[in-house]
Amino acid sequence: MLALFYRLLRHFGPQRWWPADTPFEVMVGAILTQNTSWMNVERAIGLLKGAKALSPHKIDAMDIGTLEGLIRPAGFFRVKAARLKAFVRYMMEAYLGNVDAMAARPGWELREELMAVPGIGEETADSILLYALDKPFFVVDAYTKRILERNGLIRGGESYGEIQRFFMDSLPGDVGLFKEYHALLVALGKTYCRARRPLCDSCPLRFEDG
DNA sequence: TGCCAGGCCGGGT
DNA sequence: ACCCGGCATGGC
Repeated sequence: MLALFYRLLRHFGPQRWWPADTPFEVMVGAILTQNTSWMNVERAIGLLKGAKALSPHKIDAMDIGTLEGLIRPAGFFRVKAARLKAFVRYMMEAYLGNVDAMAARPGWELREELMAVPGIGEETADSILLYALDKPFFVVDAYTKRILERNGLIRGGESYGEIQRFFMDSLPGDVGLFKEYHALLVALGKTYCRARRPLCDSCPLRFEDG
């Protein structure tokens, strides 16, 4: 799988994910981007910034209706407002809203905690662990599954954990590598591997050739 | 105009 | 243990 990584890197160049100014912004983005295009998430985050509301304490104290209004462009705004509320509540209770205190804990324990927060599943948890807290967990998203499936590397029925192990067992456990690899898979997916659309013939990165 | 986007949950088999 | 409908906005 390392060979594929270097091919992707040569083709698309370094992605330098996650696009955010702070770890907390990564966490908020991870929740807002659930089944949602990143462009819409950017708008919502822009509105949160404009309202000077991008902190655990502010979101915790904010009226939920106000929060819904700010994140509206990200879609599913009622569920996501509730999810953000539940997440910052957890952050306040467990870490007084302090990201550094959070990052000091072992990754696997954090993953358990995150998964226990309503609205945070495996991908969102791993995105937070990897991109906000620099913990070595490989992120598996819809693009990753689709790309592997269309290239015959998996059958299609595999669970999240199986696909994650597929990567983590065959790669050095390096945070920088995991970040860049997932970002590159998304870059490939956005360009050549959209849902319910045949694999683009012009895709320069079919795995079986080269 | 319909389809799609960096999921997750709850209820039903 | 899966499978499905619901959740909502904005670009192409």
